[in-house]
Amino acid sequence: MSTAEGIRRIALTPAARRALEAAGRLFYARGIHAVGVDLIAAEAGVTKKTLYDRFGSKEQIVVEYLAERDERWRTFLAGRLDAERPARERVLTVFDASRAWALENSPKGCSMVNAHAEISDPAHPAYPIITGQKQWMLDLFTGLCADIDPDRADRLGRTLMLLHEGALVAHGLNVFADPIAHARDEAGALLAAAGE
Amino acid sequence: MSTAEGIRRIALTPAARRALEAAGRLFYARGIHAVGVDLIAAEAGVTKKTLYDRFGSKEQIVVEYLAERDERWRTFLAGRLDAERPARERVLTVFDASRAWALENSPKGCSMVNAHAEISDPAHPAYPIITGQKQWMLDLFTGLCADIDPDRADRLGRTLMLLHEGALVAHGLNVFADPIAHARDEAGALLAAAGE
DNA sequence: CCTCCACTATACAGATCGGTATACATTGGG
DNA sequence: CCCAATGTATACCGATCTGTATAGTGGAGG
Repeated sequence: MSTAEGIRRIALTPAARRALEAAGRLFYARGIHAVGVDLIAAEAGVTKKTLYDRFGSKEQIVVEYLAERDERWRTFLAGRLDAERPARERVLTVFDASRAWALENSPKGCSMVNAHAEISDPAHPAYPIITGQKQWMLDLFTGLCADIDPDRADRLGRTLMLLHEGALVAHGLNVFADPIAHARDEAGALLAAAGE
Repeated sequence: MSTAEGIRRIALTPAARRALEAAGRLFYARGIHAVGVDLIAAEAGVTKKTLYDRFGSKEQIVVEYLAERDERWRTFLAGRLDAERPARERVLTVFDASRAWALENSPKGCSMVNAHAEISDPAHPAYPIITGQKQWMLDLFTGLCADIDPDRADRLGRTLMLLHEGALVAHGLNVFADPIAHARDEAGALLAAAGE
């Protein structure tokens, strides 16, 4: 349900939680390779010994960072998606949730996309988290569209996916004002014309 | 016209050209911070002395990498955009060009977006190249839409921008097959309904 | 009391980072 | 013919990288 793979297995002690919080903040803001473990330790008020006792390697910290962010986003979205509402409305809710999430968590765009810029190797343990989230979002859109216009669900779902991803990028690069709201409106127009 | 700022000023001697080619290939594939100058020098068959004689710093190599890639893309696109054709068709040509470019140059998505994941500081000399290209693309789409439906040019241009950016991301992350062709078709459908 | 556990503190290893210095070879143009 | 530009080769700098080793502290539970 939540994170596709059973990747998270580390018990987060208080110090480990602080470290993961600091690592996530730094990774997102500066990039993964630009942040060293010494900086993470210092920023979290934790020694490197503790870091390596809890996580074992920097790579594992990266994995935990992405897995937690993925899980948080899915939980955040699930908490706003009311299964009772019609599918058309739920699609708009996805964009609304994305907008709210981006405003307070993602000034620099999607963390998965940004991580993918630095982690190209498909054998990297964090890779399935990245592609998994995108696949999950596509399936979500397509599934909602199946309730609106079953014949065009695949096509509609993919278009919503592109609008959504494009909006996240445009948001991160400040291409124009409030692109996620714009994407929401376009999604609404698209769905208004569908399923009639 | 070509690159917005007058950033490029280095005369590219043969060794410098080889170095820039290697640097670009490595930066794109592995990420900017993950590639050291020693590796660039070795891969290009050039000494570090030559690198620093030509470029002065790693940062400048990064700037040249992005400036050249930006310039190449604009030239590539300009060579395919026939000013004689109607605007609707030219929009589709942009997507066709983007698809062809991505297939042979960008298996990992947009190099500007990927660079932005590692260069967050707006004061970085490469920053205006990144945002400049996105702004240029938005203006291009909006300008074309002004010839189709002047009243909705801004809105249409932004939507095309989102579809295009989303397609590049989806292409880089392999979310589904041939997303840029899908975006092209959706752009066509969008414009068919406009300006009537 | 005693053991386990999470944690701190510090020092260090080996490699790599961006960048510089010295010395020498090759080349083309005035 | 000389000179400047371009290049190679190699050694080095201090800083930082991931990761490890040693030693010790404080609290919770049986």
